[in-house]
Amino acid sequence: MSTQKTSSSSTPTDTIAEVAVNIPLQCTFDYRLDGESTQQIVPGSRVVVPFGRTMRSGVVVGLKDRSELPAERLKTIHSVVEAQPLFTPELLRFTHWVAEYYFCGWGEVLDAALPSGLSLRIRSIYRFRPGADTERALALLTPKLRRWFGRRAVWSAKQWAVAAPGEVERGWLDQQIAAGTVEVIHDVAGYRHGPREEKWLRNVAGGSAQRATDSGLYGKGRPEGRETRKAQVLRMVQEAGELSMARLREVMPSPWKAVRQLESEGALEAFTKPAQLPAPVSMPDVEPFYDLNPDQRAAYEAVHSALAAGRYLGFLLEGVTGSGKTEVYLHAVRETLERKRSALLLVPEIALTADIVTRFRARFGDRVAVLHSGMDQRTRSEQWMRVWQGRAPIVIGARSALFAPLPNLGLVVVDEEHDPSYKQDETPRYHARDAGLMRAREAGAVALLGSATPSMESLRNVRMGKLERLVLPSRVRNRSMPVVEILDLRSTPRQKGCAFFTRHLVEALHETLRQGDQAILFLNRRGFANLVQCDQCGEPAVCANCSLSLVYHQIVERLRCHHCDYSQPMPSVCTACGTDGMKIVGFGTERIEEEMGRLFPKARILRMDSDTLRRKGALESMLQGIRERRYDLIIGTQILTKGHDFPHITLVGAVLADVALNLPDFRASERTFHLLTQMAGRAGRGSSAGRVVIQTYQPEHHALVHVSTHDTAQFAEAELAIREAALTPPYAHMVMIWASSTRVDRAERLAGELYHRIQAARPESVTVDGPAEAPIRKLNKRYRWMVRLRAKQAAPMRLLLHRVLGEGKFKVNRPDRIVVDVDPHNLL
DNA sequence: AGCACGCCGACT
DNA sequence: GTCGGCGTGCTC
Repeated sequence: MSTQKTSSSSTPTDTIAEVAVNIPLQCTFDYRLDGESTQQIVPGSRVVVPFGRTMRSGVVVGLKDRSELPAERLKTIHSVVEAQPLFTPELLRFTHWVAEYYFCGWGEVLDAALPSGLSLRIRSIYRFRPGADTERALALLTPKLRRWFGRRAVWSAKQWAVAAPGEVERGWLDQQIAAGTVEVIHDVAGYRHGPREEKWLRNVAGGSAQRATDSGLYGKGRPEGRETRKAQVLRMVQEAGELSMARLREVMPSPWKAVRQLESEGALEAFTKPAQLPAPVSMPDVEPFYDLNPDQRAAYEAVHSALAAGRYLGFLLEGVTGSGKTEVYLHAVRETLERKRSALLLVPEIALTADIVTRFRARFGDRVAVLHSGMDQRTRSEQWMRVWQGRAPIVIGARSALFAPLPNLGLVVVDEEHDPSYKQDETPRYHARDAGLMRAREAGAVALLGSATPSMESLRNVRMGKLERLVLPSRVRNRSMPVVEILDLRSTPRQKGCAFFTRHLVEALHETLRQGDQAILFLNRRGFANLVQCDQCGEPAVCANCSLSLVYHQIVERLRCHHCDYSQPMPSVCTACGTDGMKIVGFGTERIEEEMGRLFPKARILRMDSDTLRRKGALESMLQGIRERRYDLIIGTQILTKGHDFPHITLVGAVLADVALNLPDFRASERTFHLLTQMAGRAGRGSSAGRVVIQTYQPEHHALVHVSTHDTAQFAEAELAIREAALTPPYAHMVMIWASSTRVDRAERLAGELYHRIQAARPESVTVDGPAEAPIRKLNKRYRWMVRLRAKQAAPMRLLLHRVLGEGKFKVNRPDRIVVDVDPHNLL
C-alpha cells in the first residue's frame, strides 16, 4: 500500500506538497508551500498549480519536508480551492490503491471520484483589470472585435479563440496580460451553488396589464377564443397572483419569449424565490421494518455479528429475485447506522435505483443520498456535498458512487454483483465490485455482495474462503420455479411465414394472451435487422468508423452503427458491385415487434429497448403500464432482465439465445446463463405458474441446459471447471493491453513491439498471448490489436507491467495509443 | 492528456 | 522562399 504520509495538517517542517494531477501519468508532482493561503494546507485539498505552461488543478495527496528534486525546479502552489479537503485520508489511500491496481494515474482516479460539478478541469477566464486603460488596449483591435468587447466584461479562452482567430489578435491578448491590462483567473469548478432559486412572475401594480392587452395582445387574424402565448402567460399570472416559471413550463413548452416581451413591456416583473426542494427528499412516514423469515434472519445474523466485530468481512448473499435480499440489506444498513457508521449501496444502473431508493427512503428518510449519472450536474453535486458534510450516512448509487465521501464507512453492499455494468470501460477501468471489496477492507467495513446468479469470481472467492456464502433459498411467497423448454431451431418447425419463430413459441403466446396474461419476448439485439447485405456480391453495409455491420432501423429508415454515432440512409445500390442488391438480413427487436403485430393484431405490444427508452421517464411509465396491464406483449432487450416485479407475466420467450453465446469471450457462457436465468425469473410471479421458452441452435450448450434445470450450482461447477482448465479468470489474473492507431499498419507494429518487449521481460509465471487483431478490428476510426497477459499470481504480472510500461519506459507516438485493462471484461 | 518545439513537403 | 504537417519531449 501507499507509504504516503497521512498527517491531517501541515507541520512547520512540511514545506513540500505532493500533488496528483489529472494526466495519464502515475507520478505525482512536488510543489513548494508558501504564502498564507497555503500554510494550512491539508492532504485531500484541491489546489491550482502552475503545470508546464498552463495552470492545472490537482489534489494534494501528501506533505513532506523535502523533495527529491532540486529546489530551483520546484514551483509554488498557486491557490487552494476549498478551505476543507474534499478527500479523507481513507479515500486518498483507496484511490491510490485503485490507481496502482488498474495501472493508471492517481489524478485520473481522483477526478473520477468527484462529481462532474467539482471536476479537476480548469477554465481560464480573462477580464480587464479594474482601473486599467482599456481604451488604449481596445484601440489596437479591429472595429468588429471592439464591438465584441462592448458586451463583455469577462471571457473564456474558448470564446476568444472563436472571436479572434487571427494571429495578430491572439497575440494581443498575450500582450495585454503581460502589460497587466488583462488578468487571468483560473476558474475551478467549485461547490458554490447557494440555495436553489427559481424565477417567479407577478403583475406590475397599476394595471399595466390592461395596457399590454390594449396593444394588440390578442392578434388580429387569430381565430376567436385562441389566446396568444403572451396573453396566456398574462392571464395565468393575473389569476395566480404569483407564478413560477417552473409552473409555467408545465403548461407550455417554452414560455421564455413571451415572458421576456411582457417584462420589457412592463406588464410583468420577475423576482426570485427559494426553490421548492424535489419532493421525495424527506418521507413523512417511516415505514416499519418487516420481520425477517428464517433464511433472511440467518443471513442477517451473520452480517450482524460481523458488524458487531467491527472489522472487514466479506459475504456473498445468494438469492433469486423476490427472495428478499433487499430486506436483508435494509436491516444491515439500520444496524450499521446504529453503530454510528455509514453505508454504501451499489446498484448496477439507473433502471434499478428507482425501486430500491423508494424502499430505502421509506425507511431512512433523507438520510439517503442518491448518486447516479442520470441526474443533472447540480443535483449530483448537491447529493455529493450532503454526503461529504456527513448529513447523509447512506449512499445509493451506480458504479461511480464507489468513491462516495462517506465518513466512517461501515458497510458496502453490492447488489447484483455479477452485473457487467460495474466494470468501467474507460480510464480508470475499475470494477466497482472488486474495488468495493477493497474499499471495505481498507475501511474495516463489512462487504455484502448480492446476486441470484453470482459471478464466477465471487463463487471462487467463496471456495477459497475469502467470502462467506449466505443463501436465501426460496422465493418469499414460496412460488414454484417456471417450466423451461429449450427448442432446437435446427429441427423445430417454424410458424408459417416466419423465419425466427417456432410454431411452438407462437402457440404458447396464443395461449398466454387468450388467458389474458402477459408475455415477454426477449432478444438482446435492437433495431430492425442487424445486417444489410448485397445479395449479388455479398458485400455487407459497414460503419464508416468501425468494422461493424450497420443495423437497419425501420422507424427512421436509416442504418446505424451501434457503437459510434454513425448513421446513413439505406443505400439504394451496393457500394461494391453497383447493383441494387442491398437486402435486409437478420432481425432485431423492431422486426419482432412488426412480426408480432401481424401475428397478434389485437395484442397491445410494447417494445422496450434503449431506442424506446431514450426519453426521460420512459422507463417508469412503461413499467407502470406493464403492471397496470396496459400491454399484453412486451418485446425487449436485456433492459427487461433487471429486477423489476411484473406480477402478470406468465410466459417468457427468448427468441434467439445464441446471440451472445458465440462471441470470442471466455465469459460468453456466463453472461448468457445470467441473462436467461434472470429473464426466466420474470415468469410466473403472480398466481399462475410461469413458462419459459428458449429458442436456440445449441440446445446442448451447458449455459442453456442449466437454465432449464434452474441449477445455478451445477452451472457454476461446470463453468468453473472450464475456466480452470483454460487458465482464465477467476483461475488466473488477466490483463489486456490494447494497441491502437488510426493507421492499420501502425497498430499491428505497435502490438508486435509491445509483445517482444513483454516476452523479453516476462518471468516464467506470466503467459503472453498475441499479438492478435481485436475481434472488432476497428472502432471509432482506430485499428486495434491486443496482447493478453495471464498469471496465477497478480504480483509478477504487475511487476512486468511496470517494467515494460512504467513511466517513460515505452514510447507511444501520437496517433498510436496503448491502453492497459486490468481484469478486462470487454475482450472485443 | 495538452502544449510547444522542431524538422521536411506543396503553395504564395 | 514559408505555412503547416505531425514526430518528440516535458510537465514538479
